[in-house]
Amino acid sequence: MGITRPGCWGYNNQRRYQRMSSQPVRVRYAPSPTGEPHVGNIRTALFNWLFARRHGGAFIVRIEDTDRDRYIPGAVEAILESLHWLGLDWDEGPTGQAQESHGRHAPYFQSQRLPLYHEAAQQLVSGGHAYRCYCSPQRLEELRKQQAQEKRPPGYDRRCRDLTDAQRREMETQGTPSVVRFRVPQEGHSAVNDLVRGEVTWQNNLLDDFVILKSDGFPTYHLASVVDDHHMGISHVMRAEEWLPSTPRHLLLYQAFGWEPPLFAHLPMILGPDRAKLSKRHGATSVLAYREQGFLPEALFNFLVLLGWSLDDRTEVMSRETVVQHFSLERITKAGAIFNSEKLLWLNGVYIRQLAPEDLANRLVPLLERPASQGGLPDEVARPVDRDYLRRIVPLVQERLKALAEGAELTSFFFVERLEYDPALLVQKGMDREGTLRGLQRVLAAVEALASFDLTSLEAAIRPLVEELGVKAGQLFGAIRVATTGRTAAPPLFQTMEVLGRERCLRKLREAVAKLEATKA
RNA sequence: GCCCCCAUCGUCUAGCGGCCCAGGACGCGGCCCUUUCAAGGCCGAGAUCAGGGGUUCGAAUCCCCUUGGGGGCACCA
Repeated sequence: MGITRPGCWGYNNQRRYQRMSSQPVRVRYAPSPTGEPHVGNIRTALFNWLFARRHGGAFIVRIEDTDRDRYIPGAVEAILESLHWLGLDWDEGPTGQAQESHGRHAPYFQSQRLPLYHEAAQQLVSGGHAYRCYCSPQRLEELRKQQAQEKRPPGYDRRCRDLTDAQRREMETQGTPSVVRFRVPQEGHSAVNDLVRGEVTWQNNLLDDFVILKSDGFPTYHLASVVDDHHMGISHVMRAEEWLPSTPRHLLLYQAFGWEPPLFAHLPMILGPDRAKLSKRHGATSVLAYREQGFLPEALFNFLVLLGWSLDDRTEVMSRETVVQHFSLERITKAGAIFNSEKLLWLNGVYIRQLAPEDLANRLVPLLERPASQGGLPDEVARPVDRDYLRRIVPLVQERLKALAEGAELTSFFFVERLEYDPALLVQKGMDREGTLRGLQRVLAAVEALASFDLTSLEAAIRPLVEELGVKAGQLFGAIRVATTGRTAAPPLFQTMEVLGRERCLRKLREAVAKLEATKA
């Protein structure tokens, strides 16, 4: 051992970290446009963003679109939209306009940086650190199959590693497609001093000669990310733990190029309820889907921060500023975390309650105005929604909302003309039809006689009826509640009536009376 | 099969050798408040700190092994 000290970058990391702490922090979020980013993915972006903001550094977004087969149109937009919605602003990266970028290392789309990778690959080939491989995908496929059969570790068998110049010329003149593979040193080891995990070491001879340039001329992730991270001056690579196994390859690449590697921090993964890596099959995991369901970006932000990081032993609800102020790599957890959607729902409720009613009303509008089939108010309700009316409704439902999407259900009775409900609901426990009918008729008369229709007058007029009718408050109020809202659970009665207004209340009370009369045997 | 990472209540976590027969939060149960539903308040159940060895006067905290879980092993990222 000890032959390849150069491969042991880790031993110097302590010193390097200190030196770099005075260097500018530059971190990146490097998603691949293969679909809408899910919450686990965006959590990585979040931690990078927090680290950049905490240290006054730069947060860079780079699109890793080096796989034409998996490219999904619209994915870049979805990624940027997700970041934007969560308030994760980037200093360099796509502008959001077509395939444009801004920043001193533009472009930030890898598909637009091909010459850079070609040059890098050529440099490695010239230096003997890489070689062209002419093996066909079919042969590699068979190789893997055989290796699996013999229970041997899969990996390239290095057939083309030591081709003679003549053999190579032969393949080239035949026009055999080729890739470029990295010549992994067969001795020594590579080590990284991971900022969250400490030192991790790998034996070089366990790594195979991985592809760095594909036959279509596009680089693989390994090459592209190393080349870009270097050229873009990335100081810290913070990525999910699934990347840890490929770190030795990256280290070896830096070494071959003669570049100083950035510091690495492998973040814990976000797991589904079954403890497996979170993925689509765990349900709606897309960030944008959470927006559709009425989660507040500040709530999701806060929740995601808590998945793998903590401020102390008790602080959970934190403003974005507080998190930025306190964020540190030292307090990142090592173990993966299950995405607990129930806690997210609770936290969302906390944030909803903190909103100024005016603000909540504004956020509710677009959701309420969606078609009923998409979770909006019943289609019979006119759009746009009456803003002034909504503003008065909001305080009554604010503390009952856990997600904005519940708004339609919680407020629909304020808007619909005719309430649909089972008349039997009007009859409260311990009451009968006659008593209820008499009560509602008495209430109707009292409300009709009201000079002013406000909370105080309503209560002053109705509460005394409890005694007059000889029933319990809950019995009378319950009946009125069903009459005016069509349901047994609703916001406080008098406030609800006040907001509903005189006309709506009278009409609904009359309808209730009519319904009861109609059910008379 | 091989390599790597991880391991405190169901879940998210605090704990970085004595303050811990383990604290907070979600969820759950009960009570209070109350015209319903919420919100809020209080109380409670819930972790022999995965198991076993060490080290130490002393271990959830350090070391080793085992077990369990996860990730990776593509001309995908």
